[in-house]
Amino acid sequence: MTETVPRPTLEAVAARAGVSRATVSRVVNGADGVREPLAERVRRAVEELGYVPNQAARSLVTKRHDAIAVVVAEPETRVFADPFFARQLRGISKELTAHDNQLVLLLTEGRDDHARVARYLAGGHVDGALVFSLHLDDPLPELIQRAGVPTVFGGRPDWSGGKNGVVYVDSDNRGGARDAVRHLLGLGRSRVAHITGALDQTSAVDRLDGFRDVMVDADPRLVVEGDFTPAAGERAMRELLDRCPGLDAVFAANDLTAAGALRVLREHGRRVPDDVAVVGFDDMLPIAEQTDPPLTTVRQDIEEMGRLMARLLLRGLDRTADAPENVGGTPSSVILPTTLVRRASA
Amino acid sequence: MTETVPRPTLEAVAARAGVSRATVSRVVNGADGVREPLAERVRRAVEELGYVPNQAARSLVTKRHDAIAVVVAEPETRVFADPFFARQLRGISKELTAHDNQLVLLLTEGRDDHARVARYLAGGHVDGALVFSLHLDDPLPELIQRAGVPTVFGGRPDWSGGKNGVVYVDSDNRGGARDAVRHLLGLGRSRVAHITGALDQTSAVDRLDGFRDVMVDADPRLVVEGDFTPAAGERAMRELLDRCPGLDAVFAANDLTAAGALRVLREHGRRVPDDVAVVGFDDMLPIAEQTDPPLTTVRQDIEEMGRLMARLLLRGLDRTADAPENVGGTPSSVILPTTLVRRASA
DNA sequence: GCGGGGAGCGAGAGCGCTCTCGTCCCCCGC
DNA sequence: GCGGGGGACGAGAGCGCTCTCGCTCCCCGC
Repeated sequence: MTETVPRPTLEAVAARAGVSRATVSRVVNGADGVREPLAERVRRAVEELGYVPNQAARSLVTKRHDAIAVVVAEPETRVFADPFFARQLRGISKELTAHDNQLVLLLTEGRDDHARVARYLAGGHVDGALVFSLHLDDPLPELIQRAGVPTVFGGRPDWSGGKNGVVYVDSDNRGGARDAVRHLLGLGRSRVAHITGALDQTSAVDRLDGFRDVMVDADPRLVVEGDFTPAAGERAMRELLDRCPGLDAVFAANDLTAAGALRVLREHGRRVPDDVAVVGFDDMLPIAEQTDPPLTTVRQDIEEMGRLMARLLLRGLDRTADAPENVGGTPSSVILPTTLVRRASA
Repeated sequence: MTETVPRPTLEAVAARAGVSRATVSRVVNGADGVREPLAERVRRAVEELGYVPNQAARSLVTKRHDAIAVVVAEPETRVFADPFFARQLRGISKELTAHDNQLVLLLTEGRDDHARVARYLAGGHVDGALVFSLHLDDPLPELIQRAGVPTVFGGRPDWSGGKNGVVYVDSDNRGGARDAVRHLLGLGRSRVAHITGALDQTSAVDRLDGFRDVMVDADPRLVVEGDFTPAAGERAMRELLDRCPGLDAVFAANDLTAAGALRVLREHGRRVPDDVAVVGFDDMLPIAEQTDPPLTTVRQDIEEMGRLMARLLLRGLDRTADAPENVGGTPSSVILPTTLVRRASA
């Protein structure tokens, strides 16, 4: 492919501008203590030579990398079934870019990768990590925590209550679920069922808890376990119709599940929302809009979630002296609000 | 957050093992010329101290980074509407990981980002780049090409024919489209319509070309321009039904478009596939399976595409001496085959 | 038994940067 | 007018690694 041209060094710029390396360094890094005419001469030399600092040399001495790792554990699971991941990444990317940090993406698959990632993070190649781990029993968060890398988690890790110093950003799954169920009740429904997500993920557990918060003494048969897939939605819906033919509303743990449920309801001749109202979760597009009828669902601001994670992390590394809000102190976890999006299904 | 512990250096390992830095370096980098007992002693020292090489120091001298940039231009467009992006990334990630390369993700948005990305790539922070740019008029590929970074493109860049040395990986959009249309003809359909994708993308152009390859003298009114969205699918389908009520088949440029078309067909009381057969493109899950009826479509192996891009790039950097196939020589572009997935819609 | 050729290992330079000091000069105050 | 203080700049060390080069020692051949 292409030959690499030897790139100009600080030395070269210094020579051209007729100053010392130190001065060039000062100008390049925006430090003060260089008088304007000189600084200008340096800037011109930089421009003329097309000088770009060598990041490797720089980190060698500063021990900073201006790079953040984004660790996504077991992508096959849920992350890859929808554009969540991409949106979150976008939020993260925006925030990192704004503070001149690079995004190093680490996707893991299986246990050997855990070790690899842990080694990488412990290796001090990045200044911090944003970690998405969905499963309760995932050893990765522990490993990372132990690696001593500043970390912010995406979604509540299961042990977040116990350990101290764990910072995470999550949607208000529980509150969102409550809103969904209350909405159904507000529609005059009383026999509200719930199809859960994969209960080895905190988001599913929290949504179930939210459901129970409102439906305090619901018939336990109205809750069926799913796993966030359309297939599970179908199976669960069949089971529900079988067990409780009189149900008049369903709160599904996510939109995919809701889509499956919708199909079974139609198959059984139940009209939505007339006979059975359905609410999903995620507002996953284009699915939520494309179901028949379009899905009423709980939206979370995914991109903001990513952005916030990055911001919290950078703040912890005090990279964001410019951010006036919330300066100082160790950042703490954030729960983002959700909003109910009303479409036709409920 | 956490304090960084001073990590052991080569020097420390050398001291502990009672050898010189050079020897440790040799062992760590798997070079030969160190006798077994000594090598073993070094390995033990490495183990005991938990030594991890400082990548910055290493790249400073080797001028290698073992890092590849993945540039995704204008993610809002199509990439984020579906899980494509994630799958491609997964393929890329797997391949890079297998060769111990890091993945630096650069998402761009708007023109200023172009400059930023170009500067970054020109800055020699990475050894190569994988670039996804979907629009015909995107200046980014040019900029990158000029930055002198070895690059492999995802999807055929519009000017790929002209320029020499441009390497890309793409699906056989044209061939896939031909297969789709032939399948419809094989079903006994004769009035086959096509809803195109956004024609500022080569994939859409190629699919249209494939359609025309087979439907050589189709009524021009049977082709309506879309933009890969469900909304466009609906609009286009209405227009088609209006212009050519007698049509008996539709080839949509992608599954989203097909989903829109499906809805309009149902709305107009046309049975699918009895009255009108429909074929999509992408096999985008879960959409393709969730439509009513489930969509017959053209599948492309997205993950393989990513993996291949990475492999081509690494090969160009000769990082993959171990790959027996296709050794030596500049890599050239690859077109991946597609497969027709038969479901209920055609 | 002796010379020559490796192979195995160590010494040292240097990658391109930052940052601490030290030097110089300018400007101020008395 | 002179001393002192401070700001502007330069000199130099050193970050942790790789890699070339040279020394040593061992083994082989005649």
